[in-house]
Amino acid sequence: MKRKVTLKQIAKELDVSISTVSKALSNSSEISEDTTQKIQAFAKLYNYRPNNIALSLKNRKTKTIGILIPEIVHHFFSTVIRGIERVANRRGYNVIVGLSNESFTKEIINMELLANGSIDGFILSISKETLMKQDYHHFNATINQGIPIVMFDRVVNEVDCDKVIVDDFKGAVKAVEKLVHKGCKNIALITTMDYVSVGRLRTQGYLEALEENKLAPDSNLILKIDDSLDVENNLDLLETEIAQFLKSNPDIDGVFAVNELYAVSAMKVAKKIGRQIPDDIQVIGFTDGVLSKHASPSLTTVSQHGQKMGEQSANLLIDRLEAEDAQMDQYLSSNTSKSDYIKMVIETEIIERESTK
Amino acid sequence: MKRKVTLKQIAKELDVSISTVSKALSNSSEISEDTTQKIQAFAKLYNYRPNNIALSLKNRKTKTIGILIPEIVHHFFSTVIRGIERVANRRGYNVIVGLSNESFTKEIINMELLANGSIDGFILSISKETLMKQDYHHFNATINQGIPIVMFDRVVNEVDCDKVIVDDFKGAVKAVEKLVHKGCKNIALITTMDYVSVGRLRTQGYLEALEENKLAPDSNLILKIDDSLDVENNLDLLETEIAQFLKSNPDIDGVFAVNELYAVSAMKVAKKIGRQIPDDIQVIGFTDGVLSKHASPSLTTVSQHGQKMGEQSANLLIDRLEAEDAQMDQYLSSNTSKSDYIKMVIETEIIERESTK
DNA sequence: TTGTAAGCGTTATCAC
DNA sequence: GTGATAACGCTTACAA
Repeated sequence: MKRKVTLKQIAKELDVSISTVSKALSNSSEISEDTTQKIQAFAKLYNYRPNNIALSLKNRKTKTIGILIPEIVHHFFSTVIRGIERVANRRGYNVIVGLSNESFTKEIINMELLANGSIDGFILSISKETLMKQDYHHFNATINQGIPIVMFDRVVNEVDCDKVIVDDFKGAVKAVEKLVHKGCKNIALITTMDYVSVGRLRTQGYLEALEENKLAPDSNLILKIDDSLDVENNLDLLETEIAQFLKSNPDIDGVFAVNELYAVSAMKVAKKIGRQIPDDIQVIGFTDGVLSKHASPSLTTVSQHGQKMGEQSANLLIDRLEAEDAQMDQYLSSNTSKSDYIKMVIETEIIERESTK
Repeated sequence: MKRKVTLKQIAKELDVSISTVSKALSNSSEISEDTTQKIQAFAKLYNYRPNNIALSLKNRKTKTIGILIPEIVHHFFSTVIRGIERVANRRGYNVIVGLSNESFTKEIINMELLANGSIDGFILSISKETLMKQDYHHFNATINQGIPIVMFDRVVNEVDCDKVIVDDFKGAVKAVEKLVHKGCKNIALITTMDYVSVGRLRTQGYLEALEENKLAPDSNLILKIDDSLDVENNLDLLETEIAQFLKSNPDIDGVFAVNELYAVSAMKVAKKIGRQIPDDIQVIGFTDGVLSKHASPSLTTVSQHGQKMGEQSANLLIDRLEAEDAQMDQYLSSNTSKSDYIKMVIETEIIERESTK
């Protein structure tokens, strides 16, 4: 077992100083052709690679991005990670992943852990519990420490930072309008509780679209799922709720659901109680994941472009990190151009499949 | 913007030495009650947290695990990550994720990058390209550097390390036997090309089960999907292949597929060409993911227990890391008990749903 | 052209 | 009880 070789060892072996080795390896013109060659050959032979940790300590930057998400077993979030990882890698960064598991406490713990030198910046999506508590001090504290944050999807006005979101409102409007144009008269909404901002926005979009099309909103046609009871993992419960909802509203001919699970479940339940899709009921979901593609009938959805969100988030963060560097160099961190944060909106688009006519 | 406070700053502020601060914060009995109190109060006030990077450098261990997987947008892999993250966190470790994207080169690059001090050990699943090339030098090199590896799911005999696998062979046998007992006479297999070990093992299990039940294997009933052409992302292609397969074998009354995508696609295609599930054809898939649960009819599967695999892998790795520490302490790394590597087999189980009678 | 030394933030050893 | 010093691995300004 041969441990990793260090500059020190090379220096000793070749009987030169550590700094000579360091310089030679970075092709410094200070060092003679001869010694440079000798050192580089030796380094290559022993497969020398600088130690990242030492570099991080020295440079006071780690070249790694902390991703903090509520849940990884979720098509949307893993798509985002993939996007982040792609541009991060391309731009010379690594990613370290923390999961909040939708818990406020775990979000904080993870954040503090990573903020203590492990990462240069965060890309995150807020946990449900945090949204419910509306306690965002940890984000602001982190930013105050000089660690930039980019929030995506589940964002919040109370924190001043770059944000990448999908136009939930407009996406919902588009979806409902699509249903209207396809002839639906009684369009139901299946959504989450209001504290999830994306759920709230999509609900608003739904209402807006109804109004614009002169359809009266009917609170009976809105089903709010309380998933604080982990209903997402309890299919029976979810399906029972939806079944009840559909049965007590037999005139529903269109369903807009704020995520694909609700949409797919609605289709399943509808079929079970004898309603044909898309003939009797047309369905559109939000978020384009595996389920939508493979459901039968396959589901028409508002695509959320997770990967794109990830890519944009990463670019935003890295741009900011590297801008900081540049500033440092120029003015020793003079306070030029602070807090002009960017809110980037990713356009949604409707992917038509078999669940609409 | 207040930067993170360091020992040095506290020392200066309180007019004591750095080492006094360090000791006081770790409740050393060397330091007087008084100063300890004063220092701890100050540290708390300024929210002092030791810098992880500095600790890593000093301790020559990072307390982080590198995860290297082929793809993150995959229910199975994200389940594994969740499992790893859970025990890692509980045991005081972080995880850093690298994606090989099924590419040999990216696997190597990622590995070298992380191996240079960023992580204490790896948990990984081999990329398809690597399996095809059968070039495993980078794994062995890493292990030789003293960085332990735990492989899961896609493992290989050529590398000596801890492994966590599912009993693919037995799982497949169970699945096919289930079909036999449910009355199937002509059981088809939809599998991958042979270089993917799990595909190969599941295929062997299929053959074994047929033989044990005195059913003659028929090469016409085996469909090998070549997904090197990214067929997984090209649904049409996949479905066309399966459709052709089912049509030219009208006597098929059972299908065993080595993953859930193939299984769900088979169901979809079967329904399209007018065959009822499970009445005409019964289907069982391998890997229990979202698709299986939400497909209609929902899919009977051989569960792969991704989360459990992740948990076991993490425990195995951390156990080894901490055993190393203990050894170091005792004998300064004497060569006691080398290479007694563990191969842990996770039992599969069949989850019966609607696609079987 | 090469080497010395300081510093990144810690902890541990040893001296006072 | 407190502090100086070295070390982890590296870079870089400054000496030689």
